[in-house]
Amino acid sequence: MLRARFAPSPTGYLHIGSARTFIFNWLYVRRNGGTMVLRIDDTDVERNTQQSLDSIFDGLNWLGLGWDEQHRQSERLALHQQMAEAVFAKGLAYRDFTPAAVEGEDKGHSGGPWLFNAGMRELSNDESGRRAAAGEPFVLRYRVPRDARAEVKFPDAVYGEQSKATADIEDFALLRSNGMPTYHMASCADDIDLRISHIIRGQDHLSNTFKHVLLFEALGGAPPHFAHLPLLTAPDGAKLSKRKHGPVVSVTTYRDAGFLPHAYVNFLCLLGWSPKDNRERMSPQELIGAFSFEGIHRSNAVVNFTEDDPIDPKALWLNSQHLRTMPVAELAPMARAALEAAGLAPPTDEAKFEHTVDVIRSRFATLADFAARGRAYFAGDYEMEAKARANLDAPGAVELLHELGARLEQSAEFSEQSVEAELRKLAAERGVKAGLLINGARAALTGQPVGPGAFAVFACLGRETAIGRLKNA
RNA sequence: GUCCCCAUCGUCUAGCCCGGCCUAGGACACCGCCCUUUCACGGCGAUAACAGGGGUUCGAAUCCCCUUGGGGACGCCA
Repeated sequence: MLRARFAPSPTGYLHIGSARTFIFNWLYVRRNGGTMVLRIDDTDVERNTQQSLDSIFDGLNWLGLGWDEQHRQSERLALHQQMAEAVFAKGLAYRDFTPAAVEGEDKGHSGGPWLFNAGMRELSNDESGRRAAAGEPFVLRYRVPRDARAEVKFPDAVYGEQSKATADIEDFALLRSNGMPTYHMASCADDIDLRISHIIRGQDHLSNTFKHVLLFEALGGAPPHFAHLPLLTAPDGAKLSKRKHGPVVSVTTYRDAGFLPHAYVNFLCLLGWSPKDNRERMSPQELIGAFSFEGIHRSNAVVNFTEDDPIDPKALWLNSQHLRTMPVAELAPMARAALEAAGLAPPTDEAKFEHTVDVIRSRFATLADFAARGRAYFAGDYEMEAKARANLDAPGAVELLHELGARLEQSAEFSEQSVEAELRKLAAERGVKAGLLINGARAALTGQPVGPGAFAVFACLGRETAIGRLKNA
């Protein structure tokens, strides 16, 4: 039974790399028929915040992919402690009574790597027990075998066979001096208990995995399958971090910029993974169909943002591709929500609204564009851009537009075709180019020098509004 | 410092495992042209990369080694 998990810790907003890890887990599970487990890794009570938890759910819900099971580590502490005890009982862990390091102070191992605190590993059972009984605080550490040339190995679905000498693995902590499990302990205990079969996570955990393999074996189980993902980095090459790079790494940045969730998912998938057939715009279904570990890269991928623009240009392009090709019926509700959020009142007539959305979406890149560049289609007030004004200032333009308005008012019909016929007829009569009227009409109707075909604009706005705006030109 | 991982256009990538079809393909961005009532879409085109050095081989982007560069881990954070 395939079971994968996504295990964020609520210490900040959901960041783009975490979102991608979630997506790859989800894709693998959906592709191969398994269970997607969401596990909140909240064993660090000091740093967890409700706000962060909310923002992670916000982000995850916005992606719209869903999951099958949900757990919280803080509700499973007894299990973690019990498993830590089991490791201790087997003699594979020991108590370390060294006081916790003070902030900003190193462990006194300048130069070489820290492996364990001298003396503590060799403490006799008697002394260890006595000091513990006396109430002296200690951290429980895994006793990594120090025998010469022992190796820990595991296969990684992305990076291949991995191995590391135990001599290079430090005695990592299982329980803190306050009795709380560490990440390593809680994570492995839960992976076993929740019967996780595949661990798909960032490459920053690759070297932790050796410790985890040791723990899985100590706990008596075969380790799950591992697949590590290349990291997402900033243009300067450094791992994306909330602290260093700020909100640009939050998925909410993209949501708030008006991205379509599926387009964002699509973009993230293309960072460090490829379907290998040159496809770029892909729906979630297509992604599921194409996903495999073989398509995952081993090198890190740069998210191409700058201080001026937090959005990767390719993400924007992908979003525009989705925006103009997705079914209008799916897009319309999102556009409506975006408009309402901006304080506009889109038409209640769904068919009319969908038609307008369909007409204007081909020039837009994000949902935010509907309320900004599309304002004239949904609001009475809109700005007259300088270049649009120039079109109106063309000799004779305004007078012709007024005349066109008057004629349209007389006409029984009002459609793209009838408006076009009327406009061209007027232009021919007066011996002017139709473009003068066409561009003028667009300017009068939308305040913009650019946009959809002018006749389509007439139809979108409707008879009354369109004629009114011509007369006011 | 120790250990682990990585290395193709500015960015995302195909090709690498199983050497020849690679005068290295696609996409974004940028520039030019076409289409066009505008803009966008679309089409066409231009610029742009195998980190360096050694091997192995008739032949290396592809295999091996070294160097360099980058990243990650080394916490009573996750």
